[in-house]
Amino acid sequence: MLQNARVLRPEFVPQELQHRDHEHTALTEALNPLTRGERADPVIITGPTGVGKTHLTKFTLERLQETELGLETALVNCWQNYSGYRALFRILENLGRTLDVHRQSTPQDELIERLRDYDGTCVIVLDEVDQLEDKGIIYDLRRMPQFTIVLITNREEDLFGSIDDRLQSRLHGTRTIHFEPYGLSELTAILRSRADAAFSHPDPISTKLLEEIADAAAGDARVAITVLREAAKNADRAGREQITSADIADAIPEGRQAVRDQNLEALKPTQRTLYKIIEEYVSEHGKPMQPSHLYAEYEERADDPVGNRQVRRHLNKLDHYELVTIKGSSRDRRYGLTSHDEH
DNA sequence: CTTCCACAGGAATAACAGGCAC
DNA sequence: GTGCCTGTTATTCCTGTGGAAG
Repeated sequence: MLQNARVLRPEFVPQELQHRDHEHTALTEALNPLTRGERADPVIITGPTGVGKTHLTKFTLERLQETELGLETALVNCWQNYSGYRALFRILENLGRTLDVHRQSTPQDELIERLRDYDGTCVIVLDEVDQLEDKGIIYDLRRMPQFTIVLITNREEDLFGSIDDRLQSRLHGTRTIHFEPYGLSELTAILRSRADAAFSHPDPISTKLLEEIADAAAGDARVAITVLREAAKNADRAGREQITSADIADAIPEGRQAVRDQNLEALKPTQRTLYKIIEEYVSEHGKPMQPSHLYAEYEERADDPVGNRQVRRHLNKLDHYELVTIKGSSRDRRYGLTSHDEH
């Protein structure tokens, strides 16, 4: 049944982006000075997960590069590259200006120097920029005229809440492009075209069933496509040529889980252990966890446990990733799970 | 009200890993 | 190889906070 499974994978970027014409136009317009060889003002892109922020940015830049031959781009995911150093390193890597060899032993200042010496024209995209620890590098990049900056974040407050005033004033008044979640019919249409590309004929899924998926995904295309993929696998395993409503019902939790697992993959072992402990505790007791219990449980489970100061640092990190919630500032501290609203 | 103490998080510092020069 | 950079992770020591018990 699956003829082209590639198009259902999360990293797949379709040739045409649907239902984002307005945003595409806005971004293209904002970047328009580049077609005159000038640097464009920074752009901030906001909106919840799975609404096509990253895809649209990639797509728009690729189109732009078709006409602007000298234009280079560097897209950095700050989730994976959260230190200023790593982000800068990735940018240089994208530009092919990687230090003579791979990695380290070069101070951050020198990475900045190398970027300053760069003499082309480049659009730097900082994806998930709220995860970037050292926001100061945005300021440094902003001062280099070769670079046009695009910042992608879920909520603008998350970004402005953690940057200092001089950067804030530098970014103030920049254009913001906001993405709304997909509507039911939009998401259904997206699923339709992905399904058409992915499956062999005869078509194994009706549009009505796609609508069920779209409804369950609540505007998040990544969840929707993952659910579709899992449902197809379910049907395939059962040796059927048609996807049924039951396949979809089974695939909804699986799909959500798969999306969440993708996030957990990026965690360090200590962080994953801590997350699992909290997850188990909360699902068993239905209430957030007390620090002493958490520390004790962690020390029991980890084969080489880390000190509790460091545990606290990791917990803050998990909070920053919005996987864990922290309440209370002292003895009232409790660690809970971020509710991924079940809709 | 005061005292206690579990807990947070800042600062300094060390241990480690990779790259580079010798 | 040895030493010397670097960023990163962890430890140690410390002060401050706020709920709870006396």
